[in-house]
Amino acid sequence: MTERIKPHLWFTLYTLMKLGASKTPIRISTTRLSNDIGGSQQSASRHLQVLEGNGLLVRAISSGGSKVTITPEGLAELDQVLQELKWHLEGKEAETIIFEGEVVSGLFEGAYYISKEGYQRQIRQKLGFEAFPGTLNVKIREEDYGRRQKLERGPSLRFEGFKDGERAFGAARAYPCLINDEEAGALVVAERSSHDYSVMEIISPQYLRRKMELADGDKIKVAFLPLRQSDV
Amino acid sequence: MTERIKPHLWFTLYTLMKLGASKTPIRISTTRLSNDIGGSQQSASRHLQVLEGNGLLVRAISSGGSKVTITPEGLAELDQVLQELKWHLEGKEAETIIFEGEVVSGLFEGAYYISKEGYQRQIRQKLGFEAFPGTLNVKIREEDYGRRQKLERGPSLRFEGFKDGERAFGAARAYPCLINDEEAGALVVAERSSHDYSVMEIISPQYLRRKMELADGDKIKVAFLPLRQSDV
DNA sequence: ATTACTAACTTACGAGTAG
DNA sequence: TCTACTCGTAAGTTAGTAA
Repeated sequence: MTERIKPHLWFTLYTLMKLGASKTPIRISTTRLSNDIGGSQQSASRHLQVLEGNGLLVRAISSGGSKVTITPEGLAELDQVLQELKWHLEGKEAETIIFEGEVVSGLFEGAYYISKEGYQRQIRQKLGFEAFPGTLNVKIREEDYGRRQKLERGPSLRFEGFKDGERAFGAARAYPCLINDEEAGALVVAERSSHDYSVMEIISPQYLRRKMELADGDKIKVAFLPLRQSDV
Repeated sequence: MTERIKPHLWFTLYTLMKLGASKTPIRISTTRLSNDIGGSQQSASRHLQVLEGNGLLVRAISSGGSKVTITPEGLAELDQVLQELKWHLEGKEAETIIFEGEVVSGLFEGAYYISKEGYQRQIRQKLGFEAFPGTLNVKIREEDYGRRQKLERGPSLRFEGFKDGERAFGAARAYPCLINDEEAGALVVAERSSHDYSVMEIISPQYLRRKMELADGDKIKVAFLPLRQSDV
Protein backbone atom coordinates (compact mmCIF):
# COMPACT_ATOMS: atom_id res chain seq x y z
CA MET A 1 0.00 0.00 0.00
CA THR A 2 1.01 3.54 -0.54
CA GLU A 3 2.92 4.69 2.48
CA ARG A 4 1.64 8.06 3.54
CA ILE A 5 4.30 10.75 3.58
CA LYS A 6 4.51 12.79 6.78
CA PRO A 7 3.33 16.39 6.71
CA HIS A 8 6.69 18.02 7.40
CA LEU A 9 8.28 16.07 4.56
CA TRP A 10 5.40 16.84 2.25
CA PHE A 11 5.92 20.48 3.06
CA THR A 12 9.58 20.31 2.08
CA LEU A 13 8.63 18.64 -1.18
CA TYR A 14 6.06 21.36 -1.74
CA THR A 15 8.70 24.00 -1.06
CA LEU A 16 10.99 22.43 -3.63
CA MET A 17 8.15 22.57 -6.11
CA LYS A 18 7.70 26.27 -5.38
CA LEU A 19 11.39 26.73 -6.10
CA GLY A 20 10.85 25.16 -9.50
CA ALA A 21 11.97 21.58 -9.00
CA SER A 22 8.78 20.23 -10.54
CA LYS A 23 9.74 21.14 -14.08
CA THR A 24 13.52 21.09 -14.22
CA PRO A 25 16.39 20.18 -11.93
CA ILE A 26 17.21 23.09 -9.65
CA ARG A 27 20.48 23.97 -8.06
CA ILE A 28 19.94 24.51 -4.38
CA SER A 29 21.99 24.27 -1.23
CA THR A 30 20.62 22.91 2.00
CA THR A 31 21.30 26.30 3.59
CA ARG A 32 19.21 28.10 1.00
CA LEU A 33 16.44 25.53 1.25
CA SER A 34 16.41 25.80 5.02
CA ASN A 35 15.31 29.43 4.74
CA ASP A 36 12.42 28.48 2.53
CA ILE A 37 11.17 25.73 4.79
CA GLY A 38 11.80 27.83 7.87
CA GLY A 39 14.21 25.49 9.56
CA SER A 40 17.87 24.71 9.86
CA GLN A 41 20.38 23.57 7.29
CA GLN A 42 20.54 20.22 9.04
CA SER A 43 16.81 19.69 8.77
CA ALA A 44 16.84 20.55 5.09
CA SER A 45 19.63 18.06 4.58
CA ARG A 46 17.77 15.31 6.42
CA HIS A 47 14.53 16.00 4.61
CA LEU A 48 16.27 15.71 1.27
CA GLN A 49 17.80 12.41 2.32
CA VAL A 50 14.48 10.95 3.41
CA LEU A 51 12.59 12.23 0.38
CA GLU A 52 15.24 10.77 -1.87
CA GLY A 53 15.06 7.48 0.01
CA ASN A 54 11.33 7.40 -0.61
CA GLY A 55 11.88 7.97 -4.30
CA LEU A 56 10.14 11.32 -4.34
CA LEU A 57 13.14 13.21 -5.61
CA VAL A 58 16.53 12.57 -7.13
CA ARG A 59 19.73 14.46 -6.43
CA ALA A 60 23.08 15.05 -8.00
CA ILE A 61 25.14 16.11 -5.02
CA SER A 62 28.21 18.20 -5.66
CA SER A 63 30.07 20.94 -3.92
CA GLY A 64 28.56 24.23 -4.88
CA GLY A 65 24.97 23.13 -4.45
CA SER A 66 23.12 19.98 -5.38
CA LYS A 67 20.83 19.50 -8.32
CA VAL A 68 17.40 18.40 -7.18
CA THR A 69 14.50 17.13 -9.28
CA ILE A 70 11.13 15.91 -8.10
CA THR A 71 10.35 12.48 -9.54
CA PRO A 72 6.99 11.47 -11.05
CA GLU A 73 6.23 9.77 -7.74
CA GLY A 74 6.92 13.01 -5.94
CA LEU A 75 4.73 14.95 -8.34
CA ALA A 76 1.98 12.41 -7.78
CA GLU A 77 2.22 13.09 -4.07
CA LEU A 78 1.73 16.81 -4.69
CA ASP A 79 -0.92 16.29 -7.35
CA GLN A 80 -3.02 14.21 -5.04
CA VAL A 81 -3.33 17.13 -2.67
CA LEU A 82 -4.06 19.46 -5.57
CA GLN A 83 -6.97 17.30 -6.69
CA GLU A 84 -8.46 17.19 -3.21
CA LEU A 85 -8.12 20.94 -2.74
CA LYS A 86 -9.71 21.59 -6.12
CA TRP A 87 -12.59 19.31 -5.36
CA HIS A 88 -13.38 20.87 -2.02
CA LEU A 89 -12.51 24.53 -2.55
CA GLU A 90 -13.55 24.95 -6.15
CA GLY A 91 -16.32 22.44 -6.06
CA LYS A 92 -15.35 20.74 -9.23
CA GLU A 93 -13.49 17.67 -10.20
CA ALA A 94 -10.57 17.48 -12.51
CA GLU A 95 -11.83 17.56 -16.05
CA THR A 96 -12.34 14.48 -18.13
CA ILE A 97 -9.16 13.82 -20.08
CA ILE A 98 -9.79 12.70 -23.64
CA PHE A 99 -7.37 11.14 -26.09
CA GLU A 100 -7.93 10.62 -29.79
CA GLY A 101 -5.75 7.77 -30.96
CA GLU A 102 -5.67 4.92 -33.38
CA VAL A 103 -5.88 1.19 -32.95
CA VAL A 104 -2.61 -0.68 -33.36
CA SER A 105 -1.51 -4.25 -32.90
CA GLY A 106 0.31 -5.32 -29.80
CA LEU A 107 2.54 -8.25 -29.07
CA PHE A 108 -0.19 -10.29 -27.40
CA GLU A 109 1.68 -10.09 -24.13
CA GLY A 110 -1.35 -8.50 -22.53
CA ALA A 111 -3.36 -11.68 -22.84
CA TYR A 112 -0.75 -13.57 -20.87
CA TYR A 113 -0.71 -11.15 -17.97
CA ILE A 114 -4.43 -10.56 -17.77
CA SER A 115 -5.22 -14.25 -17.69
CA LYS A 116 -3.25 -14.63 -14.46
CA GLU A 117 -5.70 -15.16 -11.64
CA GLY A 118 -3.63 -12.83 -9.42
CA TYR A 119 -4.55 -9.90 -11.65
CA GLN A 120 -8.04 -11.10 -12.59
CA ARG A 121 -9.05 -11.22 -8.95
CA GLN A 122 -8.00 -7.62 -8.40
CA ILE A 123 -9.63 -6.45 -11.64
CA ARG A 124 -12.93 -7.99 -10.54
CA GLN A 125 -12.62 -6.43 -7.14
CA LYS A 126 -11.52 -2.94 -8.11
CA LEU A 127 -12.87 -2.43 -11.62
CA GLY A 128 -15.93 -4.61 -11.20
CA PHE A 129 -15.62 -6.62 -14.37
CA GLU A 130 -14.12 -9.80 -15.74
CA ALA A 131 -11.40 -8.71 -18.14
CA PHE A 132 -11.24 -10.11 -21.64
CA PRO A 133 -7.84 -11.80 -21.95
CA GLY A 134 -6.15 -9.30 -24.19
CA THR A 135 -5.53 -5.59 -24.50
CA LEU A 136 -6.65 -3.04 -27.00
CA ASN A 137 -3.59 -1.04 -28.01
CA VAL A 138 -4.15 2.60 -28.80
CA LYS A 139 -1.43 4.76 -30.28
CA ILE A 140 -1.65 8.38 -29.22
CA ARG A 141 -0.08 11.49 -30.70
CA GLU A 142 3.23 12.73 -29.44
CA GLU A 143 1.78 16.08 -28.40
CA ASP A 144 -0.46 14.19 -25.99
CA TYR A 145 2.36 12.53 -24.06
CA GLY A 146 2.32 15.36 -21.56
CA ARG A 147 -1.37 14.93 -20.89
CA ARG A 148 -0.88 11.22 -20.50
CA GLN A 149 1.88 11.87 -18.00
CA LYS A 150 -0.46 14.12 -16.07
CA LEU A 151 -3.17 11.48 -16.15
CA GLU A 152 -0.85 8.82 -14.81
CA ARG A 153 0.31 11.11 -12.05
CA GLY A 154 -3.25 11.40 -10.84
CA PRO A 155 -5.34 9.00 -8.83
CA SER A 156 -5.42 5.40 -9.97
CA LEU A 157 -6.54 1.98 -8.89
CA ARG A 158 -3.61 -0.11 -7.85
CA PHE A 159 -3.08 -3.80 -8.46
CA GLU A 160 -0.62 -5.41 -6.12
CA GLY A 161 2.16 -7.59 -7.43
CA PHE A 162 2.10 -11.32 -6.59
CA LYS A 163 3.98 -14.57 -7.07
CA ASP A 164 2.57 -17.33 -9.24
CA GLY A 165 4.64 -20.43 -8.76
CA GLU A 166 8.11 -19.43 -9.88
CA ARG A 167 7.56 -16.11 -11.54
CA ALA A 168 6.88 -12.81 -9.80
CA PHE A 169 4.39 -10.40 -11.29
CA GLY A 170 4.80 -6.68 -10.67
CA ALA A 171 2.33 -4.15 -9.42
CA ALA A 172 0.29 -2.15 -11.92
CA ARG A 173 -1.98 0.85 -12.02
CA ALA A 174 -5.34 1.13 -13.74
CA TYR A 175 -7.15 4.25 -14.96
CA PRO A 176 -10.82 3.60 -15.72
CA CYS A 177 -11.97 4.96 -19.06
CA LEU A 178 -14.71 4.97 -21.62
CA ILE A 179 -13.92 3.90 -25.18
CA ASN A 180 -15.81 5.69 -27.97
CA ASP A 181 -18.34 6.88 -25.42
CA GLU A 182 -19.82 3.44 -25.00
CA GLU A 183 -17.54 0.71 -23.71
CA ALA A 184 -16.05 0.67 -20.24
CA GLY A 185 -12.42 -0.22 -19.80
CA ALA A 186 -9.20 0.80 -18.11
CA LEU A 187 -5.75 1.85 -19.13
CA VAL A 188 -3.25 -0.43 -17.44
CA VAL A 189 0.31 0.61 -16.73
CA ALA A 190 2.97 -1.52 -15.12
CA GLU A 191 4.55 0.17 -12.18
CA ARG A 192 8.24 0.92 -11.86
CA SER A 193 8.92 1.14 -15.56
CA SER A 194 9.63 4.49 -17.09
CA HIS A 195 7.52 3.34 -19.96
CA ASP A 196 6.75 4.30 -23.48
CA TYR A 197 3.99 6.90 -23.66
CA SER A 198 3.04 6.27 -27.24
CA VAL A 199 0.78 3.26 -26.80
CA MET A 200 -2.01 2.78 -24.27
CA GLU A 201 -2.87 -0.78 -23.30
CA ILE A 202 -6.53 -0.96 -22.48
CA ILE A 203 -8.39 -3.79 -20.83
CA SER A 204 -12.13 -4.24 -20.98
CA PRO A 205 -14.80 -6.82 -20.23
CA GLN A 206 -15.41 -7.11 -23.97
CA TYR A 207 -13.35 -8.20 -26.93
CA LEU A 208 -13.45 -4.69 -28.26
CA ARG A 209 -11.92 -5.34 -31.66
CA ARG A 210 -14.87 -7.54 -32.55
CA LYS A 211 -17.61 -5.81 -30.60
CA MET A 212 -16.80 -2.43 -32.12
CA GLU A 213 -15.48 -3.78 -35.39
CA LEU A 214 -12.09 -2.19 -35.04
CA ALA A 215 -9.13 -2.66 -37.33
CA ASP A 216 -5.58 -1.34 -37.16
CA GLY A 217 -5.47 2.34 -37.98
CA ASP A 218 -9.07 3.05 -36.96
CA LYS A 219 -9.56 6.25 -35.01
CA ILE A 220 -10.64 5.77 -31.45
CA LYS A 221 -11.60 8.00 -28.52
CA VAL A 222 -10.55 7.20 -24.99
CA ALA A 223 -12.05 9.28 -22.18
CA PHE A 224 -10.76 9.17 -18.62
CA LEU A 225 -13.34 10.10 -16.07
CA PRO A 226 -12.24 12.09 -13.06
CA LEU A 227 -11.27 9.92 -10.14
CA ARG A 228 -10.48 11.25 -6.71
CA GLN A 229 -7.86 9.61 -4.56
CA SER A 230 -10.41 9.26 -1.79
CA ASP A 231 -12.64 7.19 -4.08
CA VAL A 232 -9.88 4.69 -4.61
CA MET B 1 2.66 39.43 9.34
CA THR B 2 0.87 36.27 8.53
CA GLU B 3 2.09 33.64 10.92
CA ARG B 4 2.91 30.53 8.98
CA ILE B 5 0.94 27.50 10.12
CA LYS B 6 3.02 24.42 10.81
CA PRO B 7 2.79 21.50 8.41
CA HIS B 8 1.23 19.02 10.82
CA LEU B 9 -1.50 21.48 11.70
CA TRP B 10 -2.08 22.36 8.07
CA PHE B 11 -2.49 18.68 7.41
CA THR B 12 -5.16 18.35 10.06
CA LEU B 13 -6.98 21.32 8.59
CA TYR B 14 -6.70 19.71 5.18
CA THR B 15 -8.10 16.49 6.59
CA LEU B 16 -11.08 18.34 8.02
CA MET B 17 -11.66 19.83 4.60
CA LYS B 18 -11.64 16.37 3.08
CA LEU B 19 -14.25 15.36 5.62
CA GLY B 20 -16.44 18.19 4.39
CA ALA B 21 -15.83 20.94 6.94
CA SER B 22 -15.14 23.51 4.22
CA LYS B 23 -18.75 23.81 3.18
CA THR B 24 -20.83 23.03 6.23
CA PRO B 25 -20.25 22.25 9.89
CA ILE B 26 -19.42 18.60 10.35
CA ARG B 27 -20.01 16.41 13.34
CA ILE B 28 -16.82 14.64 14.20
CA SER B 29 -15.24 13.13 17.28
CA THR B 30 -11.56 13.43 18.03
CA THR B 31 -11.35 9.64 17.90
CA ARG B 32 -12.77 9.53 14.39
CA LEU B 33 -10.54 12.39 13.26
CA SER B 34 -7.48 10.69 14.70
CA ASN B 35 -7.93 7.82 12.24
CA ASP B 36 -8.03 10.21 9.34
CA ILE B 37 -4.93 12.09 10.34
CA GLY B 38 -3.17 8.90 11.31
CA GLY B 39 -2.51 9.76 14.93
CA SER B 40 -3.99 9.48 18.38
CA GLN B 41 -7.20 10.88 19.79
CA GLN B 42 -5.13 13.18 21.96
CA SER B 43 -3.30 14.65 19.01
CA ALA B 44 -6.53 15.26 17.16
CA SER B 45 -7.87 17.01 20.24
CA ARG B 46 -4.80 19.22 20.55
CA HIS B 47 -4.76 20.07 16.87
CA LEU B 48 -8.35 21.18 17.04
CA GLN B 49 -7.56 23.36 20.03
CA VAL B 50 -4.60 25.01 18.33
CA LEU B 51 -6.37 25.50 15.02
CA GLU B 52 -9.30 27.04 16.85
CA GLY B 53 -6.94 29.29 18.78
CA ASN B 54 -5.47 30.50 15.49
CA GLY B 55 -8.93 31.28 14.18
CA LEU B 56 -8.77 28.70 11.42
CA LEU B 57 -11.82 26.80 12.59
CA VAL B 58 -14.71 27.15 15.00
CA ARG B 59 -16.18 24.45 17.16
CA ALA B 60 -19.37 23.72 19.03
CA ILE B 61 -18.25 21.13 21.52
CA SER B 62 -20.82 18.80 22.95
CA SER B 63 -20.96 15.23 24.12
CA GLY B 64 -21.65 13.03 21.15
CA GLY B 65 -19.16 14.71 18.87
CA SER B 66 -18.29 18.31 18.18
CA LYS B 67 -19.43 20.41 15.29
CA VAL B 68 -16.47 21.77 13.37
CA THR B 69 -16.41 24.40 10.62
CA ILE B 70 -13.41 25.85 8.84
CA THR B 71 -13.43 29.65 8.96
CA PRO B 72 -12.67 31.92 5.98
CA GLU B 73 -9.16 32.32 7.43
CA GLY B 74 -8.78 28.57 7.45
CA LEU B 75 -10.03 28.30 3.88
CA ALA B 76 -7.54 30.99 2.87
CA GLU B 77 -4.78 28.87 4.33
CA LEU B 78 -5.85 25.92 2.20
CA ASP B 79 -6.52 28.04 -0.85
CA GLN B 80 -3.02 29.46 -0.80
CA VAL B 81 -1.59 25.99 -1.22
CA LEU B 82 -4.11 25.23 -3.93
CA GLN B 83 -3.00 28.25 -5.93
CA GLU B 84 0.67 27.31 -5.68
CA LEU B 85 0.02 23.71 -6.68
CA LYS B 86 -2.08 24.83 -9.63
CA TRP B 87 0.61 27.20 -10.78
CA HIS B 88 3.39 24.69 -10.65
CA LEU B 89 1.66 21.44 -11.58
CA GLU B 90 -0.83 22.70 -14.12
CA GLY B 91 1.31 25.51 -15.36
CA LYS B 92 -1.38 28.09 -15.17
CA GLU B 93 -2.50 30.71 -12.75
CA ALA B 94 -5.90 31.14 -11.30
CA GLU B 95 -8.14 32.76 -13.85
CA THR B 96 -8.81 36.44 -13.94
CA ILE B 97 -11.89 37.20 -11.88
CA ILE B 98 -14.16 39.78 -13.46
CA PHE B 99 -17.02 41.70 -11.89
CA GLU B 100 -19.58 43.78 -13.70
CA GLY B 101 -20.95 46.37 -11.32
CA GLU B 102 -22.21 49.88 -11.19
CA VAL B 103 -20.80 53.06 -9.76
CA VAL B 104 -22.39 54.26 -6.51
CA SER B 105 -21.67 57.03 -4.05
CA GLY B 106 -19.85 56.33 -0.84
CA LEU B 107 -19.69 58.19 2.42
CA PHE B 108 -16.37 59.85 1.65
CA GLU B 109 -14.77 57.93 4.48
CA GLY B 110 -12.30 56.46 2.03
CA ALA B 111 -10.64 59.82 1.45
CA TYR B 112 -9.96 60.17 5.16
CA TYR B 113 -8.26 56.82 5.47
CA ILE B 114 -6.28 56.95 2.27
CA SER B 115 -4.86 60.37 3.04
CA LYS B 116 -3.18 58.97 6.16
CA GLU B 117 0.54 58.74 5.54
CA GLY B 118 0.64 55.35 7.28
CA TYR B 119 -1.43 53.86 4.47
CA GLN B 120 -0.02 56.02 1.65
CA ARG B 121 3.48 54.81 2.41
CA GLN B 122 2.45 51.19 2.12
CA ILE B 123 0.39 51.82 -1.02
CA ARG B 124 3.43 53.39 -2.68
CA GLN B 125 5.60 50.53 -1.62
CA LYS B 126 3.34 47.62 -2.44
CA LEU B 127 1.10 48.87 -5.21
CA GLY B 128 3.60 51.24 -6.73
CA PHE B 129 1.39 54.28 -7.04
CA GLU B 130 0.30 57.37 -5.17
CA ALA B 131 -3.35 56.87 -4.34
CA PHE B 132 -5.91 59.53 -5.14
CA PRO B 133 -7.53 60.47 -1.81
CA GLY B 134 -10.86 58.83 -2.30
CA THR B 135 -12.41 55.54 -3.33
CA LEU B 136 -14.51 54.52 -6.28
CA ASN B 137 -17.43 52.56 -4.95
CA VAL B 138 -18.72 49.77 -7.13
CA LYS B 139 -21.89 47.90 -6.33
CA ILE B 140 -21.85 44.29 -7.45
CA ARG B 141 -24.66 41.82 -7.96
CA GLU B 142 -25.73 39.54 -5.17
CA GLU B 143 -24.99 36.43 -7.21
CA ASP B 144 -21.36 37.57 -7.33
CA TYR B 145 -20.86 37.67 -3.57
CA GLY B 146 -19.56 34.11 -3.62
CA ARG B 147 -16.94 34.97 -6.23
CA ARG B 148 -15.94 38.01 -4.24
CA GLN B 149 -15.54 35.83 -1.17
CA LYS B 150 -13.32 33.50 -3.16
CA LEU B 151 -11.27 36.43 -4.41
CA GLU B 152 -10.74 37.75 -0.91
CA ARG B 153 -9.71 34.32 0.29
CA GLY B 154 -6.93 34.32 -2.24
CA PRO B 155 -3.56 36.07 -2.19
CA SER B 156 -3.52 39.74 -1.35
CA LEU B 157 -1.19 42.56 -0.52
CA ARG B 158 -1.36 43.41 3.14
CA PHE B 159 -1.18 46.83 4.73
CA GLU B 160 -0.16 46.80 8.36
CA GLY B 161 -2.13 48.71 10.93
CA PHE B 162 -0.48 51.69 12.63
CA LYS B 163 -1.04 54.38 15.23
CA ASP B 164 -1.36 58.03 14.19
CA GLY B 165 -1.29 60.18 17.27
CA GLU B 166 -4.27 59.04 19.30
CA ARG B 167 -6.17 56.88 16.90
CA ALA B 168 -5.23 53.38 15.79
CA PHE B 169 -5.73 52.35 12.18
CA GLY B 170 -6.39 48.71 11.39
CA ALA B 171 -4.72 46.43 8.91
CA ALA B 172 -6.18 46.12 5.43
CA ARG B 173 -5.84 43.95 2.37
CA ALA B 174 -5.53 45.06 -1.23
CA TYR B 175 -6.36 43.18 -4.43
CA PRO B 176 -4.87 44.81 -7.53
CA CYS B 177 -7.31 45.19 -10.38
CA LEU B 178 -7.94 46.80 -13.74
CA ILE B 179 -10.95 49.08 -14.17
CA ASN B 180 -12.67 49.01 -17.56
CA ASP B 181 -9.57 47.41 -19.04
CA GLU B 182 -7.58 50.59 -18.77
CA GLU B 183 -7.05 52.03 -15.32
CA ALA B 184 -5.01 50.32 -12.62
CA GLY B 185 -6.34 50.20 -9.10
CA ALA B 186 -6.93 47.97 -6.13
CA LEU B 187 -9.86 46.75 -4.11
CA VAL B 188 -9.22 47.57 -0.48
CA VAL B 189 -10.79 45.62 2.35
CA ALA B 190 -10.37 46.33 6.03
CA GLU B 191 -9.26 43.28 7.94
CA ARG B 192 -11.14 41.74 10.83
CA SER B 193 -14.54 42.96 9.75
CA SER B 194 -17.00 40.45 8.42
CA HIS B 195 -17.90 43.07 5.92
CA ASP B 196 -20.60 43.83 3.45
CA TYR B 197 -19.97 42.15 0.11
CA SER B 198 -22.20 44.41 -1.95
CA VAL B 199 -19.88 47.35 -2.47
CA MET B 200 -16.23 47.31 -3.52
CA GLU B 201 -14.08 50.23 -2.48
CA ILE B 202 -11.42 50.78 -5.08
CA ILE B 203 -8.39 52.99 -4.85
CA SER B 204 -6.41 54.20 -7.83
CA PRO B 205 -3.73 56.73 -8.75
CA GLN B 206 -6.36 58.65 -10.70
CA TYR B 207 -9.56 60.43 -9.82
CA LEU B 208 -11.49 57.87 -11.79
CA ARG B 209 -14.89 59.54 -11.71
CA ARG B 210 -13.49 62.45 -13.67
CA LYS B 211 -10.89 60.67 -15.79
CA MET B 212 -13.43 58.13 -17.03
CA GLU B 213 -16.41 60.43 -16.80
CA LEU B 214 -18.35 58.20 -14.48
CA ALA B 215 -21.63 58.96 -12.80
CA ASP B 216 -23.70 57.01 -10.31
CA GLY B 217 -25.38 54.07 -11.97
CA ASP B 218 -22.81 53.71 -14.76
CA LYS B 219 -21.82 50.18 -15.58
CA ILE B 220 -18.23 49.35 -14.79
CA LYS B 221 -15.95 46.36 -15.20
CA VAL B 222 -13.44 45.38 -12.56
CA ALA B 223 -10.92 42.67 -13.41
CA PHE B 224 -8.68 41.05 -10.83
CA LEU B 225 -5.50 39.70 -12.25
CA PRO B 226 -4.16 36.48 -10.83
CA LEU B 227 -1.74 37.02 -7.98
CA ARG B 228 0.32 34.31 -6.40
CA GLN B 229 1.10 34.34 -2.73
CA SER B 230 4.78 34.09 -3.56
CA ASP B 231 4.58 37.31 -5.54
CA VAL B 232 3.34 39.15 -2.49
C1' DA C 1 -20.10 8.76 24.71
C1' DT C 2 -17.37 12.60 24.56
C1' DT C 3 -12.91 16.30 25.29
C1' DA C 4 -8.67 17.27 27.21
C1' DC C 5 -5.34 17.13 31.12
C1' DT C 6 -0.59 15.49 32.77
C1' DA C 7 3.39 12.81 32.31
C1' DA C 8 6.23 9.64 29.78
C1' DC C 9 7.87 8.71 25.45
C1' DT C 10 9.34 9.39 20.70
C1' DT C 11 10.39 12.12 16.96
C1' DA C 12 12.26 16.07 14.82
C1' DC C 13 15.25 19.83 15.28
C1' DG C 14 19.56 22.54 15.50
C1' DA C 15 24.32 23.55 17.33
C1' DG C 16 28.74 21.95 16.59
C1' DT C 17 31.67 19.96 13.54
C1' DA C 18 33.90 16.58 10.21
C1' DG C 19 34.65 15.27 5.49
C1' DT D 1 31.85 26.82 0.36
C1' DC D 2 29.16 22.41 0.20
C1' DT D 3 26.59 17.78 2.73
C1' DA D 4 25.70 15.25 6.60
C1' DC D 5 27.31 13.23 10.95
C1' DT D 6 26.61 13.17 16.38
C1' DC D 7 24.15 14.40 20.21
C1' DG D 8 21.70 17.30 23.49
C1' DT D 9 17.38 19.69 23.49
C1' DA D 10 12.83 21.09 22.03
C1' DA D 11 8.48 19.81 20.06
C1' DG D 12 4.92 16.67 19.21
C1' DT D 13 2.75 12.42 20.36
C1' DT D 14 0.64 8.86 23.12
C1' DA D 15 -0.88 6.41 27.48
C1' DG D 16 -3.49 6.86 31.29
C1' DT D 17 -7.09 9.07 33.20
C1' DA D 18 -10.41 12.72 34.84
C1' DA D 19 -14.48 15.32 34.02
